[in-house]
Amino acid sequence: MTTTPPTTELAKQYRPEDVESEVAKRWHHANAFHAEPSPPQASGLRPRPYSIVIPPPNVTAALHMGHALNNTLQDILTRWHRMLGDNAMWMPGTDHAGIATQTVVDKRLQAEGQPALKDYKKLEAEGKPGREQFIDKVQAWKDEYEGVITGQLKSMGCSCDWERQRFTMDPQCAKAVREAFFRLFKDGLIYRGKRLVNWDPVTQTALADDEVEMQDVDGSFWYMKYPIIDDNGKPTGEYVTVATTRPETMLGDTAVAVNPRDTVRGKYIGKRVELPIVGRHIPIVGDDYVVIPDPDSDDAKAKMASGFLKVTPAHDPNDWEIGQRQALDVINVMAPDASISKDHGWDDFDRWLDRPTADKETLNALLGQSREQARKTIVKWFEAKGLLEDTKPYRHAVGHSYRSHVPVEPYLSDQWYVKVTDDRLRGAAIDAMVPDQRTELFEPYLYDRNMSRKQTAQDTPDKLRPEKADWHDQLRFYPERYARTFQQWHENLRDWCISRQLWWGHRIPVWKRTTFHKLVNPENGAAEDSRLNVEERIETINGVEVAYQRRWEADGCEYEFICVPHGHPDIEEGLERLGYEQDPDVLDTWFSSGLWPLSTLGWPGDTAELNTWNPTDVLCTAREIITLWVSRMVMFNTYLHGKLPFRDVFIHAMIQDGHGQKMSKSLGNGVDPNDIIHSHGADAMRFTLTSMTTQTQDVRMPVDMVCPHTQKTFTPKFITTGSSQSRVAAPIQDSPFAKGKQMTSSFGVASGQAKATKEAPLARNTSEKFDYGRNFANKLWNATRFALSNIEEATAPAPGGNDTGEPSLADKWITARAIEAVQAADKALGSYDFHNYAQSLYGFIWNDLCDWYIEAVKGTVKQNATTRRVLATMIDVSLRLLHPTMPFITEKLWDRLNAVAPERGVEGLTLPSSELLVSASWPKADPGAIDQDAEASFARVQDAVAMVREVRATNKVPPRQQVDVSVKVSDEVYAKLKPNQGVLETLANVKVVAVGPNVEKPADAAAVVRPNIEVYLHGQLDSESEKTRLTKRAEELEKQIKNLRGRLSNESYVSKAPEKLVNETKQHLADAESEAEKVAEQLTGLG
RNA sequence: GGGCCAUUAGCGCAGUUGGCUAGCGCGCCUCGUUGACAUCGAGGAGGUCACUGGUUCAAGUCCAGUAUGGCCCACCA
Repeated sequence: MTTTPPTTELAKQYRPEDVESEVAKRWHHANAFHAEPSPPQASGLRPRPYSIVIPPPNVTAALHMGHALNNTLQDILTRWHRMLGDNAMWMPGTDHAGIATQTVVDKRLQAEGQPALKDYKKLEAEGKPGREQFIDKVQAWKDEYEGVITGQLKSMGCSCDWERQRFTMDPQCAKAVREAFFRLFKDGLIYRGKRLVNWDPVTQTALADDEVEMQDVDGSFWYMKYPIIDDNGKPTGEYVTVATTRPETMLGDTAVAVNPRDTVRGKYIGKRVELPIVGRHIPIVGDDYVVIPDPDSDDAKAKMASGFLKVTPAHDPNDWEIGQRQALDVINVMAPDASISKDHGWDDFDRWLDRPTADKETLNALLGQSREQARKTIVKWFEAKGLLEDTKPYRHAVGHSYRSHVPVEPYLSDQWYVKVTDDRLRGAAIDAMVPDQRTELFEPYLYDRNMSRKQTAQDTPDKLRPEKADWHDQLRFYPERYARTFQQWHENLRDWCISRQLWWGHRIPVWKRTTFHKLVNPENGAAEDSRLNVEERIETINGVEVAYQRRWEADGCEYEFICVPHGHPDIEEGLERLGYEQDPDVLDTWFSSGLWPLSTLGWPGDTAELNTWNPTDVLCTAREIITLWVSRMVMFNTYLHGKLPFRDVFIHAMIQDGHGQKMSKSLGNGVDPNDIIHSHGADAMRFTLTSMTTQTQDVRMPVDMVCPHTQKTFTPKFITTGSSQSRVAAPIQDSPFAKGKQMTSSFGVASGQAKATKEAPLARNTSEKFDYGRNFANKLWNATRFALSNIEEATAPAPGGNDTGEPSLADKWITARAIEAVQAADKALGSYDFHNYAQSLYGFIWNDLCDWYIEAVKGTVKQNATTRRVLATMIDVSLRLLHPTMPFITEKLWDRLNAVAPERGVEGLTLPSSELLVSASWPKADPGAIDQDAEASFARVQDAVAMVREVRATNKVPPRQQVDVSVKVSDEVYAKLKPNQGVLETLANVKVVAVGPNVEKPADAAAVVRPNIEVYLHGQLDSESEKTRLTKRAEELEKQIKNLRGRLSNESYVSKAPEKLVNETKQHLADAESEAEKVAEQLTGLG
């Protein structure tokens, strides 16, 4: 068997497609990404655990570049810590993403003309298993995309522990959800409440807050007069004027509110008004939510306000809260389709019809009218009666359904809530923050929105700012500005509505029974205050503890709720036989993802995984998710497990397209990482993304397309789409290269506007941004190829050669640079400074190693064993340092390096051998081994080389033509330069014919000068270019000298600036003056 | 409405606690292919650091404000 030389085995250019799958296979066979929990504490040699849980991508669609960035960074950290010897584990998985996935699947079914959600709902209503059938469809979608996502992550080289992959709805996560719900329910932290939800009247479903799109609309402010009445209900002739953008809701008004601090209008508090059209008598109440009018204010509301606020608790979230504070009636005047109706809670419809302003005819006409019609009817009525004081145009934001695009109607319904405002949850989250990132409350108030009153900070003195002895187990944000976002979110938190009227999700584990059990006040027929009739207790059924809640609601019904813990189907069946039904709703997606660091590690079991890897070390995510997800994980993990879910939160930039728009699945402007891997390779993509990761909050990535017919790249045609005027690639593009041929853009496919066909195939995306990483990968590839071939072709030392067994200046210099590169990488990675990690390695490898060291040793390395060892060591260090960000190419080259140069390592760099790079140890560098003299001396050589090159370039000396030079140097510099004459000769392609302090300049020589050195290039005198060059230099020096002298003549500078700095300035001045002198000399010599 | 970010060369971006002549990549100009790499090498041009004030011996950097662009959050008087 013959061994093939690696130089022929390695292609001249790096071809990722030849390497990536092969390397991935080797990792797989070595099971390199798998970790086992660390053994119990007893062993002193227990490796430090390190863990990251992936922010589980939604199974709605394939990953885009934002995910590629997110996961590249996590992989860098995981691979780095694995190499550091930590017991590193990266937990992969996906999120079921309730409404998003359900909606996507429904859309797809509709588009394909298959039975969709609506049809399955119909089946369900007929008592047939529609729900199950629909969930099967979603499940199939999930399986497909989970596979796509997993494939994408693997193509990127993500070193996740794939054996542990989880899904937020798999049995293990389901168990955690049941347990968490049960514990929170039992502890009174989950309750059922009537609240306003975002109601979509067209699709007739509740929407999550993030499914509501805010759109600015041109509306009006209507100023409507309500008559004041006296104690006998007689109009006093006075009026109050309420201002509203939604006149139609006045039918449900149950109060008018005034700010008690309002000196002008406060006196009306306690009086009553008669609601026009309806005739209802309603109170004027005091509430400091009301804005006091101020025509001079910059605040639009203060400018427009009348000081009287109509309060409609059933149709406005603010009014609902005022209603809660003031114990007002709640009157819902709309049907689920948002038409006016008296059948959904408008119980007093007939009661006030004998009042003077009541208008039965209009009222009856209003019934059945849409919101919009009713608005017109009512405005017209007020106008006709002279009760419309004014109308002003007003532009404001209105929530619209992202599905039907109609305005969302706040609608009263029963929902489950987590009492996150409780100190056990919110308080714990704020407590978890590391004190130096926590700010004092800017306002002396903590606005507790659920309690609906302002509490002074003194009411809750110690809960917000406890003294903690141990700061190490606290939450720290990188960059730290996001700590503020986190804190402010919690300070303004409202209870979290966790029930969703969906089918795709974790079913709420509560069985309920409703009994008609009217508790009414016999005096006025009103329901008893339900808040007085709540009962909570633990009951035992068949030896199992279940949580029981019973409450009487205003509708006169008794509600019983029983929450059953996980694993007792017998009890569930028993309850169903007793007439209990499981709540049909499912949990908000974030409920299960909030448990992610727990559920994936086996909680609620007491598992070794949990004990080893929770808390995880860092959560790596984009800032949009701080509130939705980070907060909930902190609250759940601390409450349920007594620990933080993670210690660090690293927030990285969001990737925007070339137009500054966020890459998102819904907009369809995302770029598939596989496209970039196809055009540039996984490592190039990863390295570029790494170097793009600065502290900034957005990065732009202009996207090009690859013509599928010609494989050529071009900038696509863009179109404007949607209400937000987004710029996206046109769904169908003409090929600019192949006449008459067309292609489909990824936007076309993602948005459903086009379909890839044989005639118009899907075009991949690419971006020239990634050329950066591709070129760098190629550079590394070739540097290694060169090093290996030289090592392989080693020859015996030349007689009288330079292999003294001692490292040369260049060897010592590159070793120093390598040690510094290790230090820089450690520092950067330790502070999540990915840009500098990439940048310093790029500089070390390209500039130091390739441009200088390899060029310097090129001619001698084959005969010099010492240099060969240094060179092999440099490749070794480079591959190790680069491996976290460029795992494929480094692993491939590592294999060749091991084969060709198994002996590596120099003083100051500890590099234990390893078969696979993925499990090799991170380089250990001893800064004490840095030879600073060597660094300084080599810098002089570099300077001299640069000088010669400059003259050669300006005089147009061909690179191949060797030039004789003589060098005039001081004794001091001479001593250092002399042994390295060869390096100078190699790098500048010159022959040094004379060197020393007394060298004379030949008449035909061009001269370059520095303070301590002059180089004469024989036969290169071109008076013209020489004059130009020297004159330019003289001008530069003059400017510099003037600047430095000015600084030194400034007395306060000399006296106040640090002495070191002043001395440096003096040295610079001396150098500049000396050089200027020499330059002047040369110019004089030229005549 | 609240919060945050950006503004540095034609383009995309660095610039750490204030301190030498403000850097990097792409692009541009000149030169260069007989063995690491043209996905390359050598050299070069190109910036009054958005604007206005302030603090300081010293400001791209700190403070205040202005302008422009962008992001996140927010309950529709």
